[in-house]
Amino acid sequence: MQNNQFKKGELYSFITGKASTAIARRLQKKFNTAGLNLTIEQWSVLYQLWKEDGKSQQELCNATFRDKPSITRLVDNLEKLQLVKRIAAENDRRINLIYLTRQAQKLQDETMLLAEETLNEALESVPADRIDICKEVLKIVYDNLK
Amino acid sequence: MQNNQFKKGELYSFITGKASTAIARRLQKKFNTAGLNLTIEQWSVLYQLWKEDGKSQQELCNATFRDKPSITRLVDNLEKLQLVKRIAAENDRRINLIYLTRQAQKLQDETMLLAEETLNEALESVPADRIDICKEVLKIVYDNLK
DNA sequence: TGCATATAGTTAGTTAAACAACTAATCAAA
DNA sequence: TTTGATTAGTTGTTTAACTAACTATATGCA
Repeated sequence: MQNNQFKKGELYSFITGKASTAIARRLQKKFNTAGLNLTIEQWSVLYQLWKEDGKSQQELCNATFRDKPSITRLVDNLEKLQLVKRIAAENDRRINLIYLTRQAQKLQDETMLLAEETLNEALESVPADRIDICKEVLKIVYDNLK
Repeated sequence: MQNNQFKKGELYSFITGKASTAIARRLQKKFNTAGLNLTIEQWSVLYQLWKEDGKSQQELCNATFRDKPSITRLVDNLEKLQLVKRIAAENDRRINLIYLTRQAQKLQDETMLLAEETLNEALESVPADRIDICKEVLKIVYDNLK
C-alpha cells in the first residue's frame, strides 16, 4: 500500500505533466525559430521512421503511444509536407508502409540536435544520478498504467 | 555542462511525456466510468477553484499553466456544464471572477478520490524517496524552461 | 467454398492547445 | 482631459487526441 504519497497540493502538476509540456513547448519554439515547419507530434513520428522506415501505421501507433486515428492524421499531414509516403504492402493490401522522403532524411540531424539541446537546457543543474532515478520512476509509472 | 545525459533512444519518451499522459488517460477513464462528464483539463481548472474560487481568468492561466484563449474556452465549457459562473469584478469590469456552482462543489470529494487512487496505481512499487527525487527533478525541469 | 471474425486504416464529432489578431476597459503622463 | 500604452478577455485558425462508427482486406473454421 502506497498511500498519501502525494499531498493534495502536489497532485495537480504530476497529473497534468507540466514538465513534459514545457520541454515540448521549448522544442517547438526551437523548430519555429529555425524555420522548420514541423510540429513536435510530426517530429515524434519521423523520429520512429529515422530508426527504420517502412513501418506500418499500426507499428507507428505502438511506437508513439497514439491511437490509429491520430496516426492517420499525422501521416496525412506529413504526406502533405512531402516528408513521408504511404505505400501499400504487397502481401497485405490493408497495410500502409510509411517511407521517408529525401527531404525528411535531411531533417534528422538538425532536429535531433535541437532536441538534445532542449533536454540539456531542461536538465541543467540536475545531477546525472537523479536524472536516472527520475527516468526509472517515469518508466515504472508508464508500465503500471499501460 | 551536462552533455549526453540522454542517449538518442531515450530522448523521445521524455519529450513526449508518456508517463503523464498515461496518468491523465487513466484518470479520464475513471471519470467516464463513474459517469462524470468532465475532462481532465476541466477538472484541473476546478481543482484551482476548489482551493479558492472567485479567481480571475488570468489567475487561472497562471495557476494551470495555460494561455488565455485556453482558459476562455475551458471556462466556456464549464459554464455550459453549469459548473462555474463568470461574474464581472465590480472595481474593474475587464475582469471576470470565476465562481463555483453548488454542482461543482459536490464534485470535489469524488474526483479528488479518483485522482489519488490514480496516482497510487501509477506509483505502486515505487519507493517514496524515489518519488521525491522524481518530483524534484520535474520541478527543476519546469523552472529551467519557464 | 462460404461465412463469421479479426485486422488495418479512415471518417466524423467533440475537446483542447498554440498562436495571432482583435475588443473593451483601465491607467498614466503630457 | 486626452492620447497612448497596458491589461483582461474573446475570436479565428490550425493541429492534435479520443471515441465511435465505418470500409476494406484477410483469416479461420465448418
